[in-house]
Amino acid sequence: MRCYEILREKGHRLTPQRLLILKIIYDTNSHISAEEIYGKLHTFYPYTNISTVYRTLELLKELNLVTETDFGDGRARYHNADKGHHHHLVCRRCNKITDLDESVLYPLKDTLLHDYGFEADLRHLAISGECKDCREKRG
Amino acid sequence: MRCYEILREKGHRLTPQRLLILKIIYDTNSHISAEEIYGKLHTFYPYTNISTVYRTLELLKELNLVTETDFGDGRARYHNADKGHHHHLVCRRCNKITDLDESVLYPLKDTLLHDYGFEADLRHLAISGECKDCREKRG
DNA sequence: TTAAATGCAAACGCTTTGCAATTGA
DNA sequence: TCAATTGCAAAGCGTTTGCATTTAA
Repeated sequence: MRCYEILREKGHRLTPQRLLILKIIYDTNSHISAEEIYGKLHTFYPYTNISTVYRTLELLKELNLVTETDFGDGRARYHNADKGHHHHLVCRRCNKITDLDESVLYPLKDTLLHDYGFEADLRHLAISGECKDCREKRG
Repeated sequence: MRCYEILREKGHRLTPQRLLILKIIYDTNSHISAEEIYGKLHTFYPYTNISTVYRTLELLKELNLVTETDFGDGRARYHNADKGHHHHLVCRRCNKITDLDESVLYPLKDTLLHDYGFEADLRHLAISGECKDCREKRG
């Protein structure tokens, strides 16, 4: 939990709002949207505003304390960066999200670097498709 | 150019707006946004509206005449589906988009299917990262 | 003739912003 | 003390929708 020190080291203030937003993100194992964070935050501590949530998330992203993932539904989701990177298989039928280990993407990352000179940032990848259950249901 | 027939076969009408939207997409080699389509369309044929563009794109997607790609900038881009699927490396520094051949992703697709039972739809993938030029510039 | 498609205007959902008031260091 | 941060309200953006009018077939 070095997050408070990281904030201060970079000259930022540790406000109650920021403290609670950090807590909520660190307590959440899955990905959480700005509105969901605001919901939890506001329940516990009403002296707060959704724009503060967005501003805090922006800051935490810059400090690499949270990561942002785009699941393609027009809403960003956030995640504690400490918990390591993982990826997501998003089922287009049932919307189930399956976590995918980073290592599955290493071969692709290598190919892109060697063949294209492209350093891929695969921390926030969401791959759309159809999951096992839905495939089996449909025969 | 079977697109007109495909429209009609499925019981849809070929309106001037749809005709021109199709033409614009088929004339565009890169990806194009709804607003850009509307811009070109409106210049040539002012009797038109952005909501028609969106409704037409929705229809063309259903008919698999265009594909939609999310480049992560909060705006969908469209592309003639006939020109084959390709993927994109989006540089986070210079925003340059490099096309990537489908075959590069076959190994990943196989792994996902065999290990996770997940049928990945990799038609519209955009991978973020840093391109060769930007990496070299920064040493 | 008539269901399908359009134009318009208004709303949508998520996110950002300007500004005055508050507050952490 | 005072710059950083907040709350508020309003705007921004891309996109969608309800409804009366027009139109392709």
